Amino acid sequence: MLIGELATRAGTSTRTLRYYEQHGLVRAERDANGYRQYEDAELRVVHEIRSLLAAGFGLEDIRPFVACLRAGNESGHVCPDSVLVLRRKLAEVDGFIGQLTDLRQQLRAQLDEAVAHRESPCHTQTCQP
Amino acid sequence: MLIGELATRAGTSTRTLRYYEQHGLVRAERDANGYRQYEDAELRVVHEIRSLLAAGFGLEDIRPFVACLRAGNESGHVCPDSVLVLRRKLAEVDGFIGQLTDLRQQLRAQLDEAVAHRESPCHTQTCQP
DNA sequence: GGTTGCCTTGACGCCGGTGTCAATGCCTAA
DNA sequence: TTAGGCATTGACACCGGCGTCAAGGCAACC
Repeated sequence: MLIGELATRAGTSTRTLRYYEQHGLVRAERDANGYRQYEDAELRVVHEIRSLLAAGFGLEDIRPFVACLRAGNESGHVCPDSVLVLRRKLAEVDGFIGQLTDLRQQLRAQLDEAVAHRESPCHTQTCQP
Repeated sequence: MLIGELATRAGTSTRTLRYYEQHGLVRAERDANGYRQYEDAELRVVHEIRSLLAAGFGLEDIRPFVACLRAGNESGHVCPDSVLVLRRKLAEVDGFIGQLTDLRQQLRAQLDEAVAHRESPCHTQTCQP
């Protein structure tokens, strides 16, 4: 399978596949031409990469999942290194959700404040009741 | 007040202040030197910018808040344009929290799956009970 | 042999806020 | 006069996952 076909089948671009290869995530043999020749199994790998990227992982984080797949597992998530990454990401996401929740509170408070201010009869001068 | 002093007082860098000016957020007169000369009120503006940036707003979003401050309001949040931005940001944050919550679910599920897989007695072969 | 289409490597662009370096000018104190 | 500290503008670097263009080689069909 040449790079164009893999790109089409994986729903991505040749540029992207070369980028993954450059970062050691996807493997290719070379024809006498110099053309990349892909095993069918690489399609699975590319799909794994795409879904993990879509989930917010970075390429570095994805490395162990690919290794896990190559080791013959039916899923890339079951290996110890993958689980470590999953745990770490879960913690990150939790932290992020916490931050955003706090931020949400602040935004609500500021909005309410602004609305209250607008309804106040003395918003053009200092209020001294 | 010269740029160095304002930077120190605002807890940021001269580079940053010039960047804000370049984007029309901070104002400065010029000495005969060419040196920037800042009003005291700009300190307030810079603080507003910094806190909004820290909250995740972009410079474009911050513009109306600064305008609101310059219009003489005691807070940058009370003007209609600012409120629009606040509402939009609140919606964005809500959406983001939703996405992250979904992602969290997926991560948990995958972790649980991986753990279950590890505890399974047949993780090196196909299970056919 | 010419056209079309796929392949190759290399390199710049983007986004956004800032660090950092360069080359140069102004001000002040010793 | 000179040193050193602050000012100026301009421009590159970063991060990360690509898009996109350039310049060229290879394959296959007319």
